[in-house]
Amino acid sequence: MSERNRVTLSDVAAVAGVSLSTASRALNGGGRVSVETRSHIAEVARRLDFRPNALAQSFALGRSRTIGILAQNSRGAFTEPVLVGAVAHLGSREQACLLYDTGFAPEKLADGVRRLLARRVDGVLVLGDGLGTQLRSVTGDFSVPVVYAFGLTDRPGDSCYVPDSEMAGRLAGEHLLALGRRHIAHITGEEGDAAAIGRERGLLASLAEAGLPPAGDTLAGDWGRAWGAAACRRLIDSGTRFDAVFCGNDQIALGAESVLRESGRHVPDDVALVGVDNWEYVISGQTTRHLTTVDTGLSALGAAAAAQVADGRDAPGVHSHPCRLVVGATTAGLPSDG
Amino acid sequence: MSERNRVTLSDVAAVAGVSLSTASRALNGGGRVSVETRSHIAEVARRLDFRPNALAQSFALGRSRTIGILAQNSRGAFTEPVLVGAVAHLGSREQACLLYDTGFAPEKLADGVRRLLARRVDGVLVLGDGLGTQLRSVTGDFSVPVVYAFGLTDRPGDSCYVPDSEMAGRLAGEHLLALGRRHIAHITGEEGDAAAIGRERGLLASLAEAGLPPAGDTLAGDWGRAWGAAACRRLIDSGTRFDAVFCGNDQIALGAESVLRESGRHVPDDVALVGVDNWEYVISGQTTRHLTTVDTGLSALGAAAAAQVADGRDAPGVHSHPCRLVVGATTAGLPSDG
DNA sequence: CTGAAAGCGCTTACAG
DNA sequence: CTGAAAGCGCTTACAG
Repeated sequence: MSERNRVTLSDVAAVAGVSLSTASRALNGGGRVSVETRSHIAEVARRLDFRPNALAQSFALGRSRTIGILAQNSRGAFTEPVLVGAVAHLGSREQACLLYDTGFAPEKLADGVRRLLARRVDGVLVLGDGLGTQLRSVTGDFSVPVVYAFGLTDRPGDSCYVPDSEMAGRLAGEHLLALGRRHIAHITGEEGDAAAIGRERGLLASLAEAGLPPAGDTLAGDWGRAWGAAACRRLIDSGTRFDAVFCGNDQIALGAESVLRESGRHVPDDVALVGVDNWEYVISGQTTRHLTTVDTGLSALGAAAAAQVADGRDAPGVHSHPCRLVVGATTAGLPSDG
Repeated sequence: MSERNRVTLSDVAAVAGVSLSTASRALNGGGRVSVETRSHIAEVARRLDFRPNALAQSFALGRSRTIGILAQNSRGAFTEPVLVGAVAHLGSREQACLLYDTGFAPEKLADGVRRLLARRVDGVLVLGDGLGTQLRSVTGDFSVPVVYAFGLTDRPGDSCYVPDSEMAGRLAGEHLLALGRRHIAHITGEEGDAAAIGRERGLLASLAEAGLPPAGDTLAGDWGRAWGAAACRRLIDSGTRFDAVFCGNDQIALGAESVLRESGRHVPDDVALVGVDNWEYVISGQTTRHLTTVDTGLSALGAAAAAQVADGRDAPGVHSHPCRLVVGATTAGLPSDG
């Protein structure tokens, strides 16, 4: 296992008593090589602990075994899990990754493209920062596959992976309905935000299928805890009857919860709460969750996008990545009463 | 900027009317080349948009421009920011990274080492999962630099980067003291956990310097919200007088807060709260923070460790990475009364 | 099925 | 200061 173990293919060939080209073919599976020769060479390679020099291979093949990642903002709270999911998947496929962060500066994009080109990357993953900002397509700049994660581009036909916002709203709605809730209110984040709109659509669709109207109008504000509290107060003051609130994210849900508690309402008995993002971290040995939430699956989304760069099994186009309900104390313990 | 733009060093040399070796030397700064020749070649290279083939360079120099990352658990909640910090820093230094996740399986470590060796990585970053588990040193397996992040090894002299737990406790204590709190209680996570111990030591040190005892004994349990609530209830029931609680992490703090509220105590007027981890995500446009917390700086820690692999400016040994107080509503708005 | 040879594009002693 | 040449270790047509 020592670093000094620089056994070369020539060494293997010499020991096996064959030519360099035969050794190469035998080990790479390609070309015609007799079974005996092949197994003999393989045996010698094993015995000598031969490990092909990846640098030489890359050079000869023109493949870097590296994927370039072009990020708008790699340090964003939501970008991180996408990035980690991608890096981890690529690692499992023996692909390194080279990150270039343009930091929302469009003029840096061209430079990033040039750098990745110079590094002869085998593919490019463009990391957006959500549905809010449209990505500029760089597909045409490369002859290798380009995939976009957590963002949509200005070019139809690009491979894009984004969270399924509508599914998020639908999962929350169906869960609350299954628990017997009939008066479901909705507090969300910024007005006009694409994710917020999708989630609302999903929620309303699930309610419509149950033949129910929402409890009051959707309250839109921002994505912070303070807004969640303010909106919940407004909801209470309005006299609207509600036994559940679907919140645009976990922060809003926590803000709403504190107000519900202060107003003497019990969570979840009087009012059930569902958030989005699954921001509660789980530490080993911990089993109980506080907030019921929808996990948008960003890490898996990053992995899926990475798989597409590396293997390209999916058809091109926009892929809505599924999300998942995570049940916690803010809805649990209530059997469905139909 | 097209991919087809395969201008080679030979092209540059030919157009400039010099030999390949002179062109190489001129562009790489090394060797004796007359000023005119050098600038002429540089000019030609620029005009032709020459970009050296990184694969050929790597092969010739034996340097992969890739750092191997050996992670115990790359998907851990705390490992992620460390990983992202490292990947982002490496990217800015034109270093790709190749992740190998051993997933707590020690027998996979040797395989990971072999793979990184075969890829001829220029350095290795070993990513631990906190102070709880000791890392096995692999420094001896490589001739390139090996650095450990978020964990300590079994070999003295290894370069390790870990969060400064004692500083975390001290920052929390000093902040609460500066706000005039004099009866500071402490609820922490698992008994015997290294981070918990360090934080307690820091808290007690700051109290001792102010000539104050802690309010009651440290309550240790687990790292979950439910424990935070239970411990706070116990604290109240014990009749201990307290006007502040330093909590082992943010989950515990949130659990404690809910109990304080239910018991009619105002946060922060009656009881101020400080957590650890800075788990509250901040979304664009959001300014108010709820929880005062200590950010353990894991992302910067990852970057520092990466910088050490790439440049090696620090002395070897254990580096305690500083943390940072983040003030939120659970302590804010209270002027110091001495 | 097997081997001799060229080639991937750069760096770097070594002569001149 | 400059150039001819070898070498990095592998892959892959091309002959035999």
